[in-house]
Amino acid sequence: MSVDLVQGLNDPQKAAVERLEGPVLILAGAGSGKTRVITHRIANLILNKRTDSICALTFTNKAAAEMLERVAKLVPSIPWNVQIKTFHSLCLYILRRETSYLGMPSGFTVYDSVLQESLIKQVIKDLHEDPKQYKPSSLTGIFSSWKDGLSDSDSYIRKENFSHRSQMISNIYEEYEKRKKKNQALDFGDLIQKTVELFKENPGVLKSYQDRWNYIMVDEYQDTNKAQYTLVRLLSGERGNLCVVGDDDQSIYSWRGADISNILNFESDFPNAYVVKLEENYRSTSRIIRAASKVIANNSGRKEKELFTNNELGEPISVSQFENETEEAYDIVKKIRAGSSRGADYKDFAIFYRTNAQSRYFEEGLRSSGIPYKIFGGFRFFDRAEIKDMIAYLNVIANPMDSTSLLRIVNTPPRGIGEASIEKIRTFSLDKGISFLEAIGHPDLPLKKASLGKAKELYHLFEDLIDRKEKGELPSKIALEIVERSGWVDYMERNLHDEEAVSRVENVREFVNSIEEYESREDSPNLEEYLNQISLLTSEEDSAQLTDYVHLMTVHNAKGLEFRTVFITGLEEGTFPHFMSLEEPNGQEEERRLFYVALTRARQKLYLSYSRTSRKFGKVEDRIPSRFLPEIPSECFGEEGILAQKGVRRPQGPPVASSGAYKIPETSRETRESENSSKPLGEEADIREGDRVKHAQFGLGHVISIQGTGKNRKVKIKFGSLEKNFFLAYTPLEKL
DNA sequence: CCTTCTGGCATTTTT
DNA sequence: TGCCAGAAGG
Repeated sequence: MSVDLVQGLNDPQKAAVERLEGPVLILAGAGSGKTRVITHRIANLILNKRTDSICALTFTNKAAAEMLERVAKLVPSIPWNVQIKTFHSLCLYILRRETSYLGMPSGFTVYDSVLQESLIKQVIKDLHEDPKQYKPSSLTGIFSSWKDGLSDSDSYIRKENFSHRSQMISNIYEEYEKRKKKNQALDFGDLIQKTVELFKENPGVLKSYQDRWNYIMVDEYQDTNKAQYTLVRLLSGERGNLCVVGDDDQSIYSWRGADISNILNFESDFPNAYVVKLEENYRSTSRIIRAASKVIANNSGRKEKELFTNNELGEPISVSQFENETEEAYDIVKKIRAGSSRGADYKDFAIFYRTNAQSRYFEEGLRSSGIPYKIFGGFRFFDRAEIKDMIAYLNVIANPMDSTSLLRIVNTPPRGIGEASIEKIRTFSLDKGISFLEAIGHPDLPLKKASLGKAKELYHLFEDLIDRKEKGELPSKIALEIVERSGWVDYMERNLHDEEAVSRVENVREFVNSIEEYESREDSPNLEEYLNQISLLTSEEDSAQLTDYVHLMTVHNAKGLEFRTVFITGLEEGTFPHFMSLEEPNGQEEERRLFYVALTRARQKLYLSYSRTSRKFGKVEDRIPSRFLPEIPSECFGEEGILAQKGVRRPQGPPVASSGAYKIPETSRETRESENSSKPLGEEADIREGDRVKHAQFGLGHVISIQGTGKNRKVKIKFGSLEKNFFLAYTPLEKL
């Protein structure tokens, strides 16, 4: 055993890195050096076991990329057969090689949720069902959950007692599957499910993959669903060299089919499993670790373990109550500004919230103070409509049977094939049993002259592009051809001659660049391969890490990350824990795990906050503090925190407003006082353009202009994107 | 084909 | 309240 690989590791970490044979369960607490252990273990297999028979599976491209990068630093070179992939990309890789089983060419298309939904929408229409009763968006969810759970629609009907509705949902499912197959497409759920099916039905094929990868590793095992679990079991087979890494306390995706019992039952699944617990945290102060440990201890049915750290005690955790979200945001902005003036980088700060809708307040606060920020998990490059359009064009060229993609762009940009014509073409293609593309080229297509001509024109465009592709023209050339000949640029320039159009054109150019980049990095670039790659690559690789931004994200998005200073906001009953989660069977425990994840992201300083009231669907509602707050032991808080802690003791009690029983922590008292003390500045006030002011309702803003004299003297103030006029004589304002 | 209006809806979202 | 999809109207 080379000394290098275990140097600097603690005992359990070493044990995990050195135990190479048989089933291994690594219970890796938050911040316990999990990635380090996985990568060193892989390196150990390569260098000392001298094997390249390794397959490591992750959930995200980001995790896979990071793992690959870190293994690459430990070994001279990564052998070809060592695969570090996401579940989906592994399955895609396998299915592309097993086309005879699938009954599809290897160039099949992978449908993202948008195309999936579009196809479901068509099916509902064609079955003459009401899309309001059967919402395509919820059906995509149902269908995915069937696939994730490896259950077919039959068992669903049985479970639902053959109600008319479930019968119909099942019909829609059958038809969806049929059409998808005709389109030569698979959805995300299929990738895993079909691979499992392939393995189950073809022992010989399974054996070949088992022999190819003798050592299987799985990251974030607590997030595996039934399909993934089955896949992993099949792959590891009799050999049983399966090493799974995870933390049951960080299982926060049950609503996406993740089954926490996969990790809880590992030892009974594999009676000879070797279990390692990584309990030493290297990330956070001991106050933070104590808080997190105490909170999570309230969950039942956990794997027994307790996080500890040798780090210093650290600063007290701060808890603050505010009147509303705007105040909460304002206070956070104030703290970030103070931190920044003491030399902290903006990227050291992260603001977490439970739901996306909450981000608004923090955005506004940060924007009005000119603090750079970035929202993570929002829109991604490949989600943009214009990019999806381009991909749809390419999908059709790579796979002419893909009618769903063609449908998306048949009139994008508008080319005179209106809704009525589209319906005619669709019906025609269904009747004749041909693809949408064949239909628009068909001599008998029943369309009016004008639209018929347009349809033919489009058909010839595709004919030509498919021909070019077959002659081996580079994907980027084909993409450029689409941009020029589809009339897309003309359309952009003609219609939206504003910055919106400019940015769209830029995005498309960027897209073409990304294809060229792909071409320069591959030996034999081809369109199908490129499309397959991007079909699974949705997350924006965070080049932003290097940039100095305050990070805004949901707690779900925060998993796996760490920040020096973390703000956990909106800690109110109904928001965190979220009321909808509490209706789920083990909802409260999952929300608690989510809170645990949030707590353990912080390295040095943790700010917890909640509001006395909050706005929900436009109405202001009284709120009570989260039930999770009193679960944090009081010694984790400083002076102010202990006050808050007292106040928070009885979370099930009446709302703060009516009882008055809760003491208000120091910070928020300040805020309230300053708010109460803001009086009208008066008509003679010394105020001028550019001054920063604060308004009780609208928060921070700056003066854009001043008009009038005497009692009519008015100021125009800009709060974020909002502009308001106020009479100086009457409006309470505070000059900052 | 584009704009405007209306009603329903409103966690979390690794691929 | 604020967004989005689908309908209606120009």
